[in-house]
Amino acid sequence: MKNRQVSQALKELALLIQIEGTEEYKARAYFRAVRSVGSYGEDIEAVARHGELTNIPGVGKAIAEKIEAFLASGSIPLLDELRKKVPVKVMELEAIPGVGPKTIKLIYEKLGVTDLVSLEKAAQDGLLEDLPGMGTKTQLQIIEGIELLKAGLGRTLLADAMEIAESLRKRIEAHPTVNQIVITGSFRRRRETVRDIDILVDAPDAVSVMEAFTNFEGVIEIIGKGDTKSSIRLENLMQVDLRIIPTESFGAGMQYFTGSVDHNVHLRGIARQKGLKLNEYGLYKDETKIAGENEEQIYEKLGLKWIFPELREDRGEIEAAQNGTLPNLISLDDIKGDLHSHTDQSDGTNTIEEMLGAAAEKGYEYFCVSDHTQSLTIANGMDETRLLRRIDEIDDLNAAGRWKMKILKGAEVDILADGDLDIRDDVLSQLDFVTVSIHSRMKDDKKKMTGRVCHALENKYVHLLGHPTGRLLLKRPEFEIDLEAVFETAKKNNVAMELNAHPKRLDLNSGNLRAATRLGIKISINTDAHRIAELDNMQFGIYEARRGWLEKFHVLNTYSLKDLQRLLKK
DNA sequence: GCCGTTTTCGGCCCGACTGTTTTCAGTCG
Repeated sequence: MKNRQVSQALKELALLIQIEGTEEYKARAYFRAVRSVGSYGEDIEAVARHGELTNIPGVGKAIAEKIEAFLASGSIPLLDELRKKVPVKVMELEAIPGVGPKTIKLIYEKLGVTDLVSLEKAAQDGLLEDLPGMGTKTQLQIIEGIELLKAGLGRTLLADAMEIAESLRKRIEAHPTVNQIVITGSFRRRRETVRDIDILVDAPDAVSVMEAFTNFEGVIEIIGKGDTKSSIRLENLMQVDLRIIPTESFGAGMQYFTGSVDHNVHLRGIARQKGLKLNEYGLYKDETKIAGENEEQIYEKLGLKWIFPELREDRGEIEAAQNGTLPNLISLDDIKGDLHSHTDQSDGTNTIEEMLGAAAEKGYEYFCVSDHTQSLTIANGMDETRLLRRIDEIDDLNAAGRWKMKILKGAEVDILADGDLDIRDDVLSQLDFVTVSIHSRMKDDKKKMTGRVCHALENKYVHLLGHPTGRLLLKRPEFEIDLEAVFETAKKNNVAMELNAHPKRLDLNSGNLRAATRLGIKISINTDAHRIAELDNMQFGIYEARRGWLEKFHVLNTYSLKDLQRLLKK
């Protein structure tokens, strides 16, 4: 997917326009497009092919043309022109905390600074402190910002952020005057990765809470400290913001700090139309607060149903809340089984009995054991002989009836270079549930990869495509694949798509989930657990599913065993 | 540059904090 490259190009364009300084609103329009393209999820090339770029919020005719130019040629004429005019590496300078467009413009014009290296030198030589509006502190801040950037300031997996956030929550809750505490921001929207943690606290004694917070163990820097807001940096470089909001404004604070930016901007627009004003303290008519203590009131007074945080990305949820057509989102309780798991038979750590015992404790109605197959030698994949033995073993286990849960005979079968499977059909036909996955040749070009996957989906014993794009968050991008063609083939052959719930995968992503379910394709949310503890990863799959507007009926493993078996019939 | 049930023109979210300033500009979220 080229979404990221497109959004980066638009961002550079936006920054350069902003540095020119004459068309602020144009720059803002570009920034809006940067955010919505960056988080759109669906493959931008597919969207462009259908001439639907202007369906993306904030993308109009002019920006759509620029996206098309970029996709066709890898560049945008206006961007090339601006780069010549202002030969500054704006993207790397803007990434420094505390450095924005005005600073970039100033240091370029006065000192000829064009990139990170020349900025660092200028700062160390003490040239920044003499510039108008700057001083020794700003100069030091920039030097530290560059250090921070080099040290790898970035995003954190939601699962990791959750551990940090829970530990902070406990420590803040221990403070005697705290009434309410909520982790807001992209964390509350359950984005796959987060940049920082935003904590909202209702406490009468704000000062002492702030004091305790900034003195927590593990704080390496106090970025800011005021009456109502403080920011700290933790040892792992993650930033944590704490905001104190009074009880009567707590709902407004939650709404405001949960975001997203675009959701909030849209909401404020609606408030303005109604002659109201919305900020983090409440919804106001003139000087009178008409809502603020809880979130529901805010939405209600704006003529909207309350919106689940996972939907708040300004991707149509506000219109749906106006029309009363918000989805009835799936929840963890709806899950009746897990259809992708591993044991020590291949590369898992626990025995089949251990995995089954842990799954049964979750109250599942069914559970599929699906170890790797022979071509994945590194994972000790099974050949036909071992797989047949495994089938007998599961038949015996089901017959013994140690668990009320039905054990489904499965495998995660490798898709070979030509799209054939590495297990014979006569063996596949004896399995209850067949998942096929790509584990090799992940650098194949789009045509080849799409061909391999589609060929595999045409095998009449296949039920599911595992982790369809192969991405590993913060580590490896999706492989080149035409998901549209894959979805079409899947639809034709009654094959479901996996939402792999591992916090590093979350594959399909929310945008692709929406595209797949629009076509009527079923999704299976699976943990792909390689040990007992990973069975708990189902929650992360549910978060992503909710971000993808999924309802119970979209998801294969919310159906009873009987209905599941009916749905799997070809 | 985008957008629309007050609009196809005239708007465009809003407040906290910092540092460099004697009242505000820049950055951030």
